Amino acid sequence: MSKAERTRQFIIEKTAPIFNQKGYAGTSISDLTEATGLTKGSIYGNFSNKDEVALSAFDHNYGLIKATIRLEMDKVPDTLDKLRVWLKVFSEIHTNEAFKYGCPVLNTAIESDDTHTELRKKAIAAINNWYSVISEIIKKGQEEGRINADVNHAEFAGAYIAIIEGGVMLAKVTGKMDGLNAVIKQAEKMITDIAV
Amino acid sequence: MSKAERTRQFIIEKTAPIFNQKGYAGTSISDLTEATGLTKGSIYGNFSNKDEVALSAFDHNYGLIKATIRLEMDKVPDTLDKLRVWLKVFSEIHTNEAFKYGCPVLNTAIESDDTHTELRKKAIAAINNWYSVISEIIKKGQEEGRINADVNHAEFAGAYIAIIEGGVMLAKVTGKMDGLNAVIKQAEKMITDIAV
DNA sequence: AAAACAATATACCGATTGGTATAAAATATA
DNA sequence: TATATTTTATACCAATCGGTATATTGTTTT
Repeated sequence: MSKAERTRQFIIEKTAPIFNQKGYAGTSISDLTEATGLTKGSIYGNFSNKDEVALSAFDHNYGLIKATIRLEMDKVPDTLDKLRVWLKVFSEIHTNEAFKYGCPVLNTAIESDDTHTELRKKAIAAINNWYSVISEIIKKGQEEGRINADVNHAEFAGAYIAIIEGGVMLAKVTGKMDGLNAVIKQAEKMITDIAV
Repeated sequence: MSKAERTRQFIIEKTAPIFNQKGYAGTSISDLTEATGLTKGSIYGNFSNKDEVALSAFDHNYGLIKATIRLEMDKVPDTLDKLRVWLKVFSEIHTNEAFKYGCPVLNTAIESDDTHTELRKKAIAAINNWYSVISEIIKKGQEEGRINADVNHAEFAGAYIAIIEGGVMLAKVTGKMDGLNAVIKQAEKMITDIAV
């Protein structure tokens, strides 16, 4: 790892939380220099522009969550329990550092949908990946005879993702866990409802 | 209505969609002068600062949706159908002008939760109001014997609001209706599940 | 250690930011 | 219609915006 590669990584790690907190439009270059202790020259020596930092920051924020999900997913062998991993991880929203300023997928989706094509693409890709992971679990569950054969993967995934992200919004904006707890309860019911 | 009052209303109507599209941080004063055809002097003659325009714009955007919900709500006498009103209104997200740039409650909640106290308060108030409207419908349904007596109002409301707003996010960011349609189907099931 | 190279800091660029003072214009009152 | 008052346009403010050219520093390689 060269000096530049290390500095680039350092910048991403220090600024990624800021982009998640303030959003793309709300984050300035001076925010980045303050957070890193570096100067503009250093930032622009490692990134061509603000966009490139923001896109890298999203990848970093999303990567943190994806890694957390993967880790928990490998811990539970049961197919239905694998669906519950998201509920466990997102229920720790107020203590998990990766969610300190909310879910980066949700935040980026909301800000970028009518403004920033590249960020929007990354948000869509993250959601599509989420869809396919859920779909694969459902398929496996159906093969195992644990999940009803008539369950539509994509439909379940859409509703499941929606209710979780909606719960994150409620938890973040209110600062209370009531809404997200209700969401988790309902999502649990969604799982038992599709179980054989 | 004085000239100033008319101009103030004109500014709000013309700029409210922009705040919903670009967000608070992403909207500049020059965006406001361009959208209205007025000058800075006129904007600042009717509002003390950008914050005041933004807060008024939110009230306007939220008011449009609340009025739409109320209108549809009065059309259906049946208690369970009243719960379905949100599904009907939000399913028209890609044609209804009030949702052109997404749900203002969701957009404002996501942007403001870690940045703008006043906007955040307004988003919370809107959500609390939504909670209480749902709660009242559930209570009435329970009195009528149409809804199970053991249903927790707040829990249902939380899950219901979450899944709808999550569906809006999916619809807006992907530009497709698949996710929101899955949400509507699941939300319909939530209603039939609590019905006696 | 010297030379070659890569990385960072400084200083600057024009444009735009939110906001204000004041003068001109339009409206409301008499 | 004349006057008082409100409303809008012009011109300006310092500060900050994203970005760049260049000089200086730090790191490798020979």
